[in-house]
Amino acid sequence: MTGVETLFQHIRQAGYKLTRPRQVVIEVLADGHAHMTAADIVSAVHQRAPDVGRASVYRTLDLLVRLGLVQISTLGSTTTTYMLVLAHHHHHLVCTRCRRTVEFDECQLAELEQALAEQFGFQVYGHLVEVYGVCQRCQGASP
Amino acid sequence: MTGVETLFQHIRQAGYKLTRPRQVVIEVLADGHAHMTAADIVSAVHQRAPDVGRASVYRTLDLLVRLGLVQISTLGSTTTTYMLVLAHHHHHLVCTRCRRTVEFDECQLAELEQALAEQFGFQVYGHLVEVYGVCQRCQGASP
DNA sequence: CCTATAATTGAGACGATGTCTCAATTCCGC
DNA sequence: GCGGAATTGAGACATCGTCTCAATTATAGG
Ligand SMILES: [Mn+2]
Ligand SMILES: [Mn+2]
Ligand SMILES: [Zn+2]
Ligand SMILES: [Zn+2]
Repeated sequence: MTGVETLFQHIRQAGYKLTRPRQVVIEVLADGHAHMTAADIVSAVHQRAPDVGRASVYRTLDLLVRLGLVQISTLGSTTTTYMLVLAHHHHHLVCTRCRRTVEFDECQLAELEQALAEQFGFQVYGHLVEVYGVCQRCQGASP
Repeated sequence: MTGVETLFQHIRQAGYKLTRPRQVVIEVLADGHAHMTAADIVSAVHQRAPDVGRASVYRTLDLLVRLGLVQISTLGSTTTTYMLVLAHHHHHLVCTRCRRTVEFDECQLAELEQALAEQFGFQVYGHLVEVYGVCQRCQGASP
């Protein structure tokens, strides 16, 4: 029912153990808001399971990214945030001045994904789109 | 002639001094390969101008990003790399297993940019597209 | 259910990366 | 050239992510 179970299955089917740290990280990602930093995730994990080590959170995030279940997004800055791929699919318009972001749903990349998959023999399972610019409020202000 | 001069002009027109560190960072970005990490850039800068401080390189990169002249790209991992926006425009197909990447030129985001600019009042000047999957070589191997 | 075993973990040292402070310097308009 | 605000370099500092290794745990097979 909850997508969390689906993720658990992915982990096992890929041949990895479904350990407590992995479960908790996935639950945190599913319950929490999108765009959590690693530190956010570590502290949320720590609330549910104080015994889970910091390193395991990082290891789990790496694993989830390699399995294509989690995506990294920077929103134009150097701060990396994590988001479940199965979450509501959307993209971002980012102001590089003030970091304000706008979400939008338009997405015509399905055909592109298909074409790339065929052309390069990849099994494609996701993509990231970020559009950069200066928001209205920042256009007047000194740069 | 070289796009470097154009960037110098942008800096000044935005009201910033065209200092030695800023010049060298821009030159390094223009001459070097794409996808340089901050460390790459620092060391390249240091070869041309050993007197330029590390902090100034970071400060300049931040400035260039805020001005929309440089883009950050992570290629699906947590390592941030920098690339000039005016460089050859292209996107990436990334294998999240082995990090191998394929570049491609297809890009139909012009209309989207236009629509977003109108809808949200942004002045849009660039975008990032990354497609994720598993490359042919990694599809057989254990996950 | 129990056991064997390989995978995984937690702790914290470590390394890498990025930020901050502040006196000294530099660019640039005048 | 001069003045003065913007910028810099140095390195201490903070943050962030990785590594090592003995101890633990999930899972397959009996
Ligand atoms: Mn979002
Ligand atoms: Mn490239
Ligand atoms: Zn803004
Ligand atoms: Zn691969």
